[in-house]
Amino acid sequence: MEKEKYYITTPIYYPSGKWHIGTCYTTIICDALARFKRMQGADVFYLTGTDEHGQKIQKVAAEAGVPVKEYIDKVVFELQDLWKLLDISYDKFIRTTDDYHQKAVQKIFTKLFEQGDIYKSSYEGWYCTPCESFWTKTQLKDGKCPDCGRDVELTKEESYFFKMSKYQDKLIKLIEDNPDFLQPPSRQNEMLNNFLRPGLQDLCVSRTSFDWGVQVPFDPKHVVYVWLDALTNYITALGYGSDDTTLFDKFWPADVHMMGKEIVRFHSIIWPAILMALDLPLPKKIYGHGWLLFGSDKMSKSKGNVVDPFILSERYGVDALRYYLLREVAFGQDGSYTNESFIKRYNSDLANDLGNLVSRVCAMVAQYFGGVIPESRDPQPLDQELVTMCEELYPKLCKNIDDLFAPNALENIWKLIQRANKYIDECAPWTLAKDTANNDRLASVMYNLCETIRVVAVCLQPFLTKCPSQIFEKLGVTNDNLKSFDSITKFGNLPTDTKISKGEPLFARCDFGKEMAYLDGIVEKQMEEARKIKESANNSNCNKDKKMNENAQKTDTATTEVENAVNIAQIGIEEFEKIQLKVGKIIACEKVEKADKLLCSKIDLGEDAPRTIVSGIAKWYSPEQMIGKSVVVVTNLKPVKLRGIESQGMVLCASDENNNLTLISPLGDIKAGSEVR
RNA sequence: CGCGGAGUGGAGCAGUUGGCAGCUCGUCGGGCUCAUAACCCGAAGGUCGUAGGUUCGAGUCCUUCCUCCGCAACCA
Repeated sequence: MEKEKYYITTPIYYPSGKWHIGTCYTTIICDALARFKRMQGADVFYLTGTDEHGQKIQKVAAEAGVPVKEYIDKVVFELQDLWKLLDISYDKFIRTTDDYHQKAVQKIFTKLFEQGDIYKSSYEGWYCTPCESFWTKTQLKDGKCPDCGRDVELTKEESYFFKMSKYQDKLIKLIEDNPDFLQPPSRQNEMLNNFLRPGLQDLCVSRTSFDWGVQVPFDPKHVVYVWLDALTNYITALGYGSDDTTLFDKFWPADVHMMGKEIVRFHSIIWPAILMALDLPLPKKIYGHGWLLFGSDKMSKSKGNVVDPFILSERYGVDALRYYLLREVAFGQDGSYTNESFIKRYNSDLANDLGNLVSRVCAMVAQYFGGVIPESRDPQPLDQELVTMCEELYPKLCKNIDDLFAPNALENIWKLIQRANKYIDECAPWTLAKDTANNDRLASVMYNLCETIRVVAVCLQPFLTKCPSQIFEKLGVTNDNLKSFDSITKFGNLPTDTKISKGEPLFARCDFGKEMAYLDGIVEKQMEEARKIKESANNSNCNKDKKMNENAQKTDTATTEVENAVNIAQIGIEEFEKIQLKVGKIIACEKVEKADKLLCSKIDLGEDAPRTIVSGIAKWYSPEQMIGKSVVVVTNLKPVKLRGIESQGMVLCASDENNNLTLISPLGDIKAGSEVR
């Protein structure tokens, strides 16, 4: 009999910093799906891993003063520890620095080159020497490097290109004709309208500006750029391009590539194009889930509002964290994490509903039957609803999992738990126990409850990893057959005469106020630390760090973000004197068209004519509020064009870590043009 | 008119093919005492963002407008 196969992947994560709860989200979902499919008897291959190449990693390691591999190893081992802690049941962990992967990438590159899908050309761009970066014309800011603001040179770099354009029509057809391919559906239009229909550019797939990557075999000064290196992990992990392709033959194409929405583009456009070029089948489904927000804010290391999975799982247990992520977040869209909802979920669902159900049933079996599960001797019509719910649970879960929607699966399990609690009230075993004549009926009630709890435990196994086995232990279930989905299609497989053990509560209820104070305290502390780091960060290094840190959640395949806070250097008074500051009076102000953030002011600086200055403060000040205010202006800043308007200076403002912003103004009356020193 | 998402009882969300508006938490009232101050029942609370249209019937389909959130542009 041929077993169904199921190949599921997470993205490979980029080891540039600390791991947080967002990283866990995709991985836990995939884990639940993988476990469910395994229990269904499918032959499952669950892949995760890390994307370890690229200039950024090389740079971060250099800044830390550590050899690149050593730096990466540390971060990657941390991640593997995290997966161990969270009981992630991956079948393979691929690292793009693995030997077999690198070799396979070289083979793929060579093959595509030989068949003409990759060609050598030159990449004309503007090169910023200090940043060692190329920029396209549109990326430049006023003709300067968008990272550091310095001058750039028009340079030609030779590069290899992948003929993406060739596949454009096929890709459009793929998404239009296969609504299942890219999920949820909202992502389809996004891809079609933003990228596919406007036209695809050929993709630059090699670099010469750094060397931490897979070497192009026939042209050693090039390294393979991220796309071909990272995306191909999904096939090289199965042995594609190696001598042994057994796994590849068996498992490819993938059943699901799971990922955050920010990298859907790479997976739904570039990856299929590469596969088409390799003449390989395409993955069956690409699912771009939403992000986990902190309240309504993006989680961001620079704000310090990231949630540490180690802390949560240590204090409340792995099951609590897994449960929360799988249940609380509506999968396709952005979801929000709050300490409040975490504790509430824990208390009401895990402690009150499930934990307490198990406790009370165990206690009654102990009290009425000496701790031995009795035989059902007097079934009654009242039992039927509970029995039916037990028997119908598994088919419902199958549907939920096919929809890739874990929250509904857990909801269905909890409906049964709630029904069981209600059943206790309906039957009132404590009343039955008052008269020995009711003993047979009492036995039935207790048996039904125990069996229901077993059904719950069986169904929970893909989602939670600790508590199902604790429940089995309490019920004295040792036979693995009684832990399978097969054993719950029919009610009543739990053996009788087994001794149960009460043991510890599954989930101890916690003090809401106390725990809130604890968790909020941690967030407070993190934010405070983030603030300090930010204060000491080098602001003159323009807004590079800001942009990067804001993407704490974007740690996945084919992204290029990195952390690097640089300490601010001290300067002498002579440096400071190069900056000329003057008091200016705003005499006119209006919004800049087609720009949300910009105000354009005319400022009297005691000069012949007022200056025109553009400032990014429209979110905090209306033009009317600006007029008449005295402000501090940097007057010897080189003019630049912003949205087509030449700005001849800069209005000083103070801003805090939340980007709240306020103008700096002299306390007393002083005439326009007065120098600030 | 740059691209996209969202607006449903106090909060967070479901509502797949149009057919009496639901769930969880919270609030209020009641019940029970096996259990982790847990559990069970009941109640209050919504003109489903706005205005129009299609229809016997619209939260659901079409159009107008408003608000919020991402991305893009933009922060000298």
